[in-house]
Amino acid sequence: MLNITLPDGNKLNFKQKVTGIQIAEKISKSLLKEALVMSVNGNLKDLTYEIEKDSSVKIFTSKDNEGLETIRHDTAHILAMAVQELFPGTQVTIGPTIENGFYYDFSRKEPFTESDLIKIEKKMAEIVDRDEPTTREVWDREKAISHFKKIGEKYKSEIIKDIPKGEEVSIYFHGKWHDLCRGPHLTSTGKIGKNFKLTKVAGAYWRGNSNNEMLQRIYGTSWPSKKELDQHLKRIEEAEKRDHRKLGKEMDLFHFREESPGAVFWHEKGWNLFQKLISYMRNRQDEAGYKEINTPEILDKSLWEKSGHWEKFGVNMYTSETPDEKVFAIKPMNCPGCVQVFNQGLKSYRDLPLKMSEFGKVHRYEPSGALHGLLRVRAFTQDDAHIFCTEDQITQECVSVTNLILDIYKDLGFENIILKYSDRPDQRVGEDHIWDKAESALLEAIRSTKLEYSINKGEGAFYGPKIEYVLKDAIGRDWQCGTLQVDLNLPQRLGASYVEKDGSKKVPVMLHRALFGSLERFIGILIEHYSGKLPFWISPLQTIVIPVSNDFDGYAKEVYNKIKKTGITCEVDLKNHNLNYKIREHSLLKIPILLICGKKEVDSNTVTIRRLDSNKQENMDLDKFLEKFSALSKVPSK
RNA sequence: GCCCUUGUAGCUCAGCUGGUAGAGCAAUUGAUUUGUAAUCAAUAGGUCCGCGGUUCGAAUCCGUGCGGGGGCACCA
Repeated sequence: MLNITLPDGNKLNFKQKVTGIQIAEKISKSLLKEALVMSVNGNLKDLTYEIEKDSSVKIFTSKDNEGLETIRHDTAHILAMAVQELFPGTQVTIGPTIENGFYYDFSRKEPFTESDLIKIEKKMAEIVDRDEPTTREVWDREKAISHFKKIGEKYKSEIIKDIPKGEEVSIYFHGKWHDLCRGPHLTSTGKIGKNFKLTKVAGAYWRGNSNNEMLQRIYGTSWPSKKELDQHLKRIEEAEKRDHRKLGKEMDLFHFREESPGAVFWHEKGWNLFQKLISYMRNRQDEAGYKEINTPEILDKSLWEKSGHWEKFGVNMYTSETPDEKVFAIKPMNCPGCVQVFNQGLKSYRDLPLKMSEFGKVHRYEPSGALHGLLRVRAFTQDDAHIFCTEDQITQECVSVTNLILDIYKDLGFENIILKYSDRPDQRVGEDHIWDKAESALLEAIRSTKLEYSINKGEGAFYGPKIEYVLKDAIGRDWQCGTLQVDLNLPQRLGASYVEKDGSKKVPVMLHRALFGSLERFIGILIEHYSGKLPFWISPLQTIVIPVSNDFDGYAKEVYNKIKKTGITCEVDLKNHNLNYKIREHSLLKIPILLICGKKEVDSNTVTIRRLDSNKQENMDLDKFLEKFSALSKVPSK
């Protein structure tokens, strides 16, 4: 007798060993049809796995994550199968599932092209139609290694060597084709269905190491139904529509050009947005007791040597040589400059905590392949600040930085924040009792928020632990923006000190913090979060006055002039186009408020408001509009 | 940096196997005077990314450089 316990607590009895298929069959016909894989005492197994002892079993369908992942994993196998049928001599390596899909890495001299993908997809469909049964065999390790070597699959034999000693070496067969794999898999190639699509080819290093050979990676996605596949493709399309590079061009915010890859040419409107963010931040930091400073962009190499940047990050630094052959470095970070401001003049414990903020433009020579619109650039402006404090003040300062960050994110429409905490790495500077203090200060700051947080053990900087503030955007993507780091190293290196109560000199603790991180990057995120439809107060061009016809140009100009005086950004559109045309044009450019002026408005000294994405019309006295909207256009402050 | 891919008018793109460029939108001009998402017409607009090569002839083929895109690696 064999007892199988189901997730609902019910037990099934079998006379002898039993497979998942038999269990599913006994539960219901429909489950038999939908069953994909199962777990036996918590371990995922093929449905054909024979259970010999009393066990608890759960059967998964495509509605379960386990089922969906198995579909994707099988699709990856079938991809590899199709590739080897079409392109003999191609070596297979690994093919895991990833978010929304899978990939498979191949080694082959000739590159795969986009048209190959279509061929491969067809072949995959063929394999699905062949509905070849999947079987699993356990091989002797040495046999497996020599087998894969013999058939020219050197990567597979390498993988086997790395399988931990106690583990089985399992080989999966789909018909005649076979692959080393941990499994589990579906019972036959027909089970995956045809709701898959190969999406792209890309290079990828063997084992993720840039010293290794570069393989060819084929990405794909696979779903239980056509509907879900289509929905997924639709989501990708929607995400492309909010791409800040596309919107930035359309909305005339900025552009990039060859002369300075990775550096932004800000246009009038983009710069207006940039300045609004800065002015907002100035208000908030002023209220929070920060003093704004500014330090040179170019500093003598010797400072960077002293700070340690030259040694550690020199490869990413731009340098500049003067006609008299002095070497200066263009700052990749603001901290050394800020410490020098601290160092100027004598500081007392009474001056602490001293919070110095700086909108500092930094340059980092990022690898060319890393550049990506505003999100990864070589020249950017940090909303940086350095807080010099005593050890006892760390906690209080960390809490207040965290509160400020969360508050600012909220003002900008991000309510969903995750925190990441990284503590001491093995290689570090500073005494352990200060690390203790720094770490508990950061943890206390985190706990005070009651937000979700993750701990990255040993991931802190060599000079101190850190918090990273990650926000989720409108379509659920994570963006790491703010950061708070305790620095137990730099003040000492650069000789910072303050006079203690007892007259002795002491090295202050320094906190580095950035709220948005990079203004450029944050603007990119903002654009994507809002699909370009920025909130009124931050929108670079807030209103456009549109006369219904040329007859009302005079009134429209009058309205425009009055609006301009309030500080609302405004244009008047006197072009020879009809009203519909102008509404369409400015709506596409995401102008939040259009003001229509015709006979009715002239007669009553009003304007008609048309808000973006709404065709409701709201008529308002001009004076009332000016009062109401100039208040709304002010940057928020506490 | 590495792999693949790509670079044509202000923008979006067409231009098959080599015969010195084309559309829509935008711009300009004119007509129209419009009440809530594209009025009509005419005109003008191009070192086909740079450099080199093959060829009688190159936007097209080859090499190389630079830039963009998708990944990988990187991200203090």
